[in-house]
Amino acid sequence: MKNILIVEDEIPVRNGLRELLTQENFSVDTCGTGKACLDAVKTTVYDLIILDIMLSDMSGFDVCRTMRSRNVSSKILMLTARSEEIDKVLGLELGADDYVTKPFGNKELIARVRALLRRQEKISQSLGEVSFDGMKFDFAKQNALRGKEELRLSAKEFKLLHYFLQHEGEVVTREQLLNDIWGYDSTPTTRTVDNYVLSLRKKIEKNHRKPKHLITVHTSGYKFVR
Amino acid sequence: MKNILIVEDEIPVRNGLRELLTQENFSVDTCGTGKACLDAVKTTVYDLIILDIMLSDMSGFDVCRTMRSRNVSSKILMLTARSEEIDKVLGLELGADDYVTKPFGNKELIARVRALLRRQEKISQSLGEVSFDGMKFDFAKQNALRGKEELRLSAKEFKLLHYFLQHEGEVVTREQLLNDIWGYDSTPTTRTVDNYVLSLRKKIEKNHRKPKHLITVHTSGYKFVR
DNA sequence: AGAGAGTTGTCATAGAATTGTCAAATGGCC
DNA sequence: GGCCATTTGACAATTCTATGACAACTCTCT
Repeated sequence: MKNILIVEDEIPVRNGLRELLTQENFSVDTCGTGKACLDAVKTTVYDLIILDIMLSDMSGFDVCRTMRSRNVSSKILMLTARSEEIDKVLGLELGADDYVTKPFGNKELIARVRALLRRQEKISQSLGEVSFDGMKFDFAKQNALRGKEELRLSAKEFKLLHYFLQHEGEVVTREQLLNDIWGYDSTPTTRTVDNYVLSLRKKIEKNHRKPKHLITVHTSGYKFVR
Repeated sequence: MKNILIVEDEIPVRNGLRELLTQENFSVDTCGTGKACLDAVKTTVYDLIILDIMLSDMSGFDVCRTMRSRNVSSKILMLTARSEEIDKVLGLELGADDYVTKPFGNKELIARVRALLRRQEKISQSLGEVSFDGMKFDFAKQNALRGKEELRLSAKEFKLLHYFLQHEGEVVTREQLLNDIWGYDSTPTTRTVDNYVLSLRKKIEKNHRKPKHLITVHTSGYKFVR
């Protein structure tokens, strides 16, 4: 499910947006000040941030610029009170991805939100990124994040996870894994696979004794589900 | 000078745009049909294409999609007659970079054109000066500062750091480094790279035994993060 | 439901591979 | 020669990988 942060200091607008987006099945957080927003992005990775330009404590422009300078890569959609053209553009200049002028129609807002999220998806797909359950894996760059924290996976763990992701939902046998990841001429014992599955679980599962993603299929092998 | 192509079948609008953009010192070509546009991009590389959605022979959407599928990488700005919200978004979906709804103000159009071209520029521009973690590196002048003190880096150390910066966040293999920095015909041992990384670490890391920037990725190579 | 066989989970540990580090060798250049 | 950047190799330190022993779990059959 996509994660959205709404930054807006007018309570009615904020609640309206929350309701609207929740109905559309997004996971929504809200806050009312620029400072709160900057704090929020420290601990959570949002797919999209809806940012009002007029905030009580600081301008949305500054919030946007600050986030970008801190390498926050979430998509940013600016909300502007209808104003001069220049304002709009400034928003895009400093790293925002799109804007909507108030008052806006719900349909337009939703359409833009979806468009941004879809673009996001496309970009990360083409780069070989995968995310699920609050984690993000980049196989090209070989790095992995749970929220903001780095997950350290070894080369083989990356390979294993990659293999599972390519065979999402399928049951994968130990033989398959040995052949495709370890290579045909290697002779690791059966236990090896299990051990790697174990260590992967310890890293990507919240409770590795009750795996939600790396499921064992008795007498057959393992199966990965998001 | 930046090169712009205007694709618009209404003559008055086309001429208006041409005049406006020429005044702003852009080099402007125009055409009136989708087909003409697709031909034009075969022979000329434009920095930006301004594309009307309503054309007499084919829809601007299709023109846009076709160009993207042929890997035309020019920025594309769509012009839409004020219509349903959905239309706007569709434009971005198929590879356009921005859009303006008619009737538009000249100031807004110019601002958006400049914004797009500047974004373009940023992407292709290489790094001259970089600073992070209280240090500043000037690769053109080949000098480096930590605060007020000079950091003395050798030529190869500069090259190495530069390479890492250009590949920020990615894992870089030793082979890559040997090829790209030492050159294909050189035969330095693997240890060479490690030694250079070591000496770079001693200069740019606060504690070179616990590197924060030049991270080793076991079995793969190194990775630079700010 | 319970026993037994087979399968999987888990841990500790040894061995292999990779990387960090130092100090000395090389070679150009003023 | 003296200086410096560069390269090399030896060795230590670290990390990854594989393995086996045993516990825990599933399944089947009675």
